[in-house]
Amino acid sequence: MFKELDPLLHSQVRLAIMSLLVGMESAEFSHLLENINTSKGNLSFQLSKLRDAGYVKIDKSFRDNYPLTTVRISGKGVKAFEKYIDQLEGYLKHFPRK
Amino acid sequence: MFKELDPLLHSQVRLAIMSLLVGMESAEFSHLLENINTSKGNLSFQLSKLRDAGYVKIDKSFRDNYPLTTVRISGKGVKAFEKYIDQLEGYLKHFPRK
DNA sequence: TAATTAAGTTTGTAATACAAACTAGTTTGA
DNA sequence: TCAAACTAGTTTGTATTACAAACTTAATTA
Repeated sequence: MFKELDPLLHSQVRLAIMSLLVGMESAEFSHLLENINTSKGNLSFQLSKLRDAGYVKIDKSFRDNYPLTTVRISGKGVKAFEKYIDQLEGYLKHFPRK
Repeated sequence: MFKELDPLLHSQVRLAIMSLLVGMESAEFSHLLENINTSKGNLSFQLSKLRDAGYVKIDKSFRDNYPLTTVRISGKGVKAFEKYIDQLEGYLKHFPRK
C-alpha cells in the first residue's frame, strides 16, 4: 500500500538540495547554503551522504585562491528523485494537487 | 524558499497513518497495522506521538473481551496534513504531478 | 603580524525510529 | 483445570540521524 520512501531523500535538507540541483546544471556550496535553511556544517555533512550514495557529484577546485565546491546531480540522483516523488504520491492521494 | 516541513508528519510511518485516517471516519489499530509496513510496537509508539500532538484521537474500549483501540484524525490533524502537503509542494515543483 | 574573513569539515549531542521484550488479559485443548 | 498459545497492545533499549558548535586551513585586511 505505502511504498518505501528512500530514506536518503526523505530528509528536509537533502530533499531541498536535490530539488535545487535537479533544476540546474550545477550549484556552488555557497549557493546551496543561501537557499537552504541550515548550517554549513550540516550542509557539508548531507552533501557527503548524497555523494556516498552516488546521487550527486562533488567537484573541488579553487577560485580566487579560495576552495570552491561545486555540486551537480547525477543520473542516478535524478532517477532516485523521480522515484521518491512517485512513491510519495501514494501517501498524498487524498489531497490531489490542482 | 523551502518551507519547514512539520517533523511530526515528515516520517514514513506517521505520514502513512495520517494518510489512511484522512480518508476514513476511524480506524482500528489492527487495520492500521495491516496497511502500514511496521511493527505493532512502532505503530503504538507513533500513534502516541500523534495523539500527544493532538493530530489524532485515540479511543480505547473492548470488543469480544479484547481491548480495542480506535483512532480518528482530528480537525487539527487534517489541517496539519493539508499544510504539510502544501509545504512539500515547494520541494517537488520541478516534477509537477499530472 | 594580528585579527578577520572565506570555505568548508569533523565531532559531540540530542532527538528519532524501531523492534524486542514486556504487560495484561483471554481462549483452547489435554 | 491449568498451562500453553493467542490477542491486543505498550514500554524500553539500541542504533541511526540530524544538526550546530567547534575546528581546520588558508587568504585577506588593518
